[in-house]
Amino acid sequence: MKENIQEEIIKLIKLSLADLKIDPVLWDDLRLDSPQDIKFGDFSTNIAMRLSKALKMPAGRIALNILESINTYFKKFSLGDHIKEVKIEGAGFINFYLSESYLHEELKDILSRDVKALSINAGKGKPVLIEFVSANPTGSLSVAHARQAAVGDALAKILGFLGFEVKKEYYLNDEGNQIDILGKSVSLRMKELSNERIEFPENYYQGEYIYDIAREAIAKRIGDSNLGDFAAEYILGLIKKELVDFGVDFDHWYSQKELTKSGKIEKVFAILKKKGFLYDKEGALWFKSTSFGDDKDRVVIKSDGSYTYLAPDIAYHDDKYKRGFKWLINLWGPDHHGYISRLKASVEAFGRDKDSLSILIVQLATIFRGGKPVQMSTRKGEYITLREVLNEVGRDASRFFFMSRRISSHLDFDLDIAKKETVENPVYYVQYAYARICSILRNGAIRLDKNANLALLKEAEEVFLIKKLLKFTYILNVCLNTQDPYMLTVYLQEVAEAFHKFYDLHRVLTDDEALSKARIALIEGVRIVIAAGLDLLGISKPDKM
RNA sequence: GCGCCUGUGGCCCAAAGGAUAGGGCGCUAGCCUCCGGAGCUAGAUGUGCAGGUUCGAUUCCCGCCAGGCGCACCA
Repeated sequence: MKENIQEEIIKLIKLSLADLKIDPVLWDDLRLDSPQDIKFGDFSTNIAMRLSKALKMPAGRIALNILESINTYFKKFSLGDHIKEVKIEGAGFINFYLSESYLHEELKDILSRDVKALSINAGKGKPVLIEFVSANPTGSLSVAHARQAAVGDALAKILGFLGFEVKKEYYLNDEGNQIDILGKSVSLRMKELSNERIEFPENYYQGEYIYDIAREAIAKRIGDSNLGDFAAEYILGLIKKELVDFGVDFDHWYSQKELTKSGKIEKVFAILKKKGFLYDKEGALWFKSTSFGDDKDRVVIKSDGSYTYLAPDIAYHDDKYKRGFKWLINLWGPDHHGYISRLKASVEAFGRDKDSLSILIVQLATIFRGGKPVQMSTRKGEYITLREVLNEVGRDASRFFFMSRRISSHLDFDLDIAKKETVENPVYYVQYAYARICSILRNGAIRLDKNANLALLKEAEEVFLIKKLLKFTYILNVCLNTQDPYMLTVYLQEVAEAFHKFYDLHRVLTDDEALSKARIALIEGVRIVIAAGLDLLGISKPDKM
């Protein structure tokens, strides 16, 4: 794999800083920026300004020293082929301008090797486990799960593209209190269906779907003691179907029941006890999570002898590491945020780095109907399901929508507006650009020629578009560092916008065959990048709309 | 009470601590004898309040105000 231009530039700056004998601790977080306005170059660094205070020297002076040093390497590495110019601008920014020949070379590479030409191996094969959704099999998936599903799936794909070895897992809470209540709920509904008089407790599952399961259980003559498992399995079937229809597939479904059976929880407890992180108090067994910064210690075995939720979770996460994963990513709803410190504490209790477990809180998507928020209660079965969103808004629009804000931001989603304004949804803007390109490529008399003379692409909109395409890996890197795919949705809209503007000002198919070929090559490049971006987001790319 | 998240034009949102705070919707006026008008061009309105850190703050920190969500021997 050839070296990425960003890596080249960063290396160049680092060499220069080292030459100037500047203490490496001052620039160990050196990062390349992408200026908002391309008049400030294609890449930029603010390192001179940041060093100014520590070196007691004006930023402009430092920038000049760095630039001089860079220039010596310039000749040595013949970087002039890729970089046209390095300039000091503004308060001390060092701006890098890519050469046209480099842009053409890269575009050509995209045409001949597809989007692989843009991939970088940031992950270097590091095994990552991303766990998300993991909803209890006691009801349909809600919009909160839907958002986590969209984000988790896209993040997994992006990390995979960046060279990580990614597995997607769903933790299945298929035993315990909630499953018992589920079984009892079904049992009561069965009696009701046989015309028995019943009292249905408020904390039981109230949803209509319980009747469906009850009817099924009656037909199959399921005994009372198996009703919980039966119902959980029935609901799991629905969940799996919903996820498939949403375009999300998991590599592995991890059963808590099997975890309990395996004896792994006892083994983990034996180790923790030996390390002195477990103690008895008031008839319960406690985990000393305060040793690792938690507010208070946490119960793992209740006084009635049963496990709290934390117990299998400690074993589960230990097992994730034991299966060889070096980086664990969990996507949780905000209702679990208080749980972060105790789980991280358990990771540390085993002597592992707590930063190897990333817990991403995905904020809720609040559904509005007719301008009013829809009250949700899982117990009562009153909530908007993933299924309903899929039916009303569609897969592409909803996935794009769920990812189009930072995961840390709330999402207000008015179904009525979303339906009404479906045409104005940004996803269609991007897909429209894609379809438009396909249409031109389909209908044009001139064929795609990978050896087209790209030097003919001299118009400002053409150059801007090529530069936009080459930002693809930079954006994916941002997604990696922010652990959030939303920047990709922003980027795709920018690519689509750059294309639409180019298209409106310049004809692709002209009387000039050489120019037409160059422009066909350009829009094919755009097509490839949009296709790759939409694939990573799990959104379809229709060649007609 | 404690904790987490959020506050950007009439509305929805961008801006990895950078350069003149960008887009969309809506409103107004234009643009296909020509590759898809689901597009493009032009026009008005601005970072909740008050401090601090920084060469530089929409972004980080403290306080306040407003909204959302949590604070179990539930999961």
